[in-house]
Amino acid sequence: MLRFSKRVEYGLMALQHLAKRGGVSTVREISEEYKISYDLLAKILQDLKRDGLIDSYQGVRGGYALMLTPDSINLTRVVGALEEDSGIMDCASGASGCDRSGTCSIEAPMHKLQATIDKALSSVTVAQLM
Amino acid sequence: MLRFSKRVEYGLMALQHLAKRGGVSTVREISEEYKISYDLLAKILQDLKRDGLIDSYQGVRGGYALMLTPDSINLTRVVGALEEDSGIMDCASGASGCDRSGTCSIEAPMHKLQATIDKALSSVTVAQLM
DNA sequence: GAATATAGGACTCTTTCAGTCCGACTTCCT
DNA sequence: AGGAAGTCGGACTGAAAGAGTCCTATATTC
Repeated sequence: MLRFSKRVEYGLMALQHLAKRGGVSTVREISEEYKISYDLLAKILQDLKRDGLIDSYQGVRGGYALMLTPDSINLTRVVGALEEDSGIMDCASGASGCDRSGTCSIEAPMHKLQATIDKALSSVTVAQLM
Repeated sequence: MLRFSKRVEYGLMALQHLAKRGGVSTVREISEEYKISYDLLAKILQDLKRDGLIDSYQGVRGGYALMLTPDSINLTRVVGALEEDSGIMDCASGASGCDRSGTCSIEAPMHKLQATIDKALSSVTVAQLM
């Protein structure tokens, strides 16, 4: 359907928040400000941390903070951290192995379209969300 | 997930086929050549017809044929004919009405990204799939 | 009138997505 | 020391969308 998942949507909101505020914010704080499910947001931030976009501090007075400058975090990175298989079509991303090759010739143009979209995503950074 | 549905994927294959062959092809012919479910493809072609991309001929010796030249059918048009709500996010497409405005500021940049992607889609035509 | 098409409604099955629940571990503060 | 406030992460549930099926009606050609 060519639509971002809620995970990405919430992830962007959280990153935007961290960028705006600077310093450390808790899951609770963000989930309440944006009316996002606490548990769901918690997992999203864990994934962003796992990917090195943000850093975490445990215990009381803990929370999350950006590890990179807002202008060096682009959407490609965020989507990559939050979704398994990105890619417009099966044949447009990695190694194809499509059994329809021979009759179907849309693979090459889809690859190209994928590259164009990736470029569009990578041109948008968290800094622009502030 | 930023991925095309099977409906769009199959629709593009069918259009590519019609463009390559020229003239009239039946659902059966296309579904067998590309190993696509007959019933599913039938509905897809009906939708493409409803949107004026292709024309239909009923009865024996009937089938479907392009109504436009391949280079005048772009992906935006195909996606529009085959999917209900396109749009990268709820707030990125039509009238927003997002209840998070005030705290969330991603709407404007998402609108812009949406426009970029739309442009990318509209730049790819069926002619390029041949 | 039989064969071969499209037209289209209704339905089922599967998968993915969103969200919830729960227990564990870590750290700060008193 | 211990409780409060955090992150960590697995397992589960429910809802919705996606993909695919089934069946009947209608149109056209031979």
